[in-house]
This record gives sequence, C-alpha cells and structure tokens, in this order.
Amino acid sequence: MGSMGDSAPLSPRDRRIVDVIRSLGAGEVTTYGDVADTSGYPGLARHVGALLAGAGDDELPWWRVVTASGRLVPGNETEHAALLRSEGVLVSDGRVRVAPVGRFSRR
DNA sequence: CCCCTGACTGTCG
DNA sequence: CCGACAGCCAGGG
Repeated sequence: MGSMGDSAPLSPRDRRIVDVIRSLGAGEVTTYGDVADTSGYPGLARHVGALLAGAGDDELPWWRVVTASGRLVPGNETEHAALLRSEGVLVSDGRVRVAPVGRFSRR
C-alpha cells in the first residue's frame, strides 16, 4: 500500500470543493450552496452533500456545512450539533441559529 | 441512452 | 414557521 496521506483520486471539481470546505475556520458555518458557488460550481449544492457523504472526515470539517435553512445532517444531528456547539455555534432544535462567522453569523 | 437516487434549494399554500 | 412540490445536476445501474 502506498504511504500515508494518499486518498481517492478526486476530480478537479471535487478537489476544488474539498479545498473550499477545508478552508473553513472554527465557528464558521456555511451552506452546501455557498460552498458550491465559492468553489466555482453554482448549482452543485447536492453534489457537495454527496461528496461529504462519501468523504472521510479525517481532514474535512463536514460539520461546518449545513443546508440553506440551517438544518443539520439527517441521522447524525446529535454529533453534528455537538461539534458545532464546541466551536461556539448556537444550535437550536437540530438547526443552526447563529454562528460566530460565516453565512449564519449575525446580520 | 433511460431511469432512479440524493448530507440541496426556492416557491407556494 | 413548516410541509409539500418541482427544479436542478452528477453518479450509478
């Protein structure tokens, strides 16, 4: 087997999306659509979710990405909420209300 | 090439 | 505010 750090051969597009997600800082919450748009692929919000679903969370802060309405990952809301709260994000009823930084920060 | 699925999104009642 | 619906787009069978 190869050395450590080798991951699946992501396409340039997926690579770009992953890069954007990795650039998110603690307490910075954004949306699937925003990630897709920032990556340069508007309209691929669903693809972002599919990518996170199949990617390893070892180096990907998947918890900092939620739906446009603030909904957390279905089936994993408890863990998701815990991770967000540990970064200072206000989560209520399985949904992000306010985050220190990002799309859900105070307006 | 056709059909179905999905960690999405905006609109409508 | 929330559920139902339709639109959108890539991936897999």
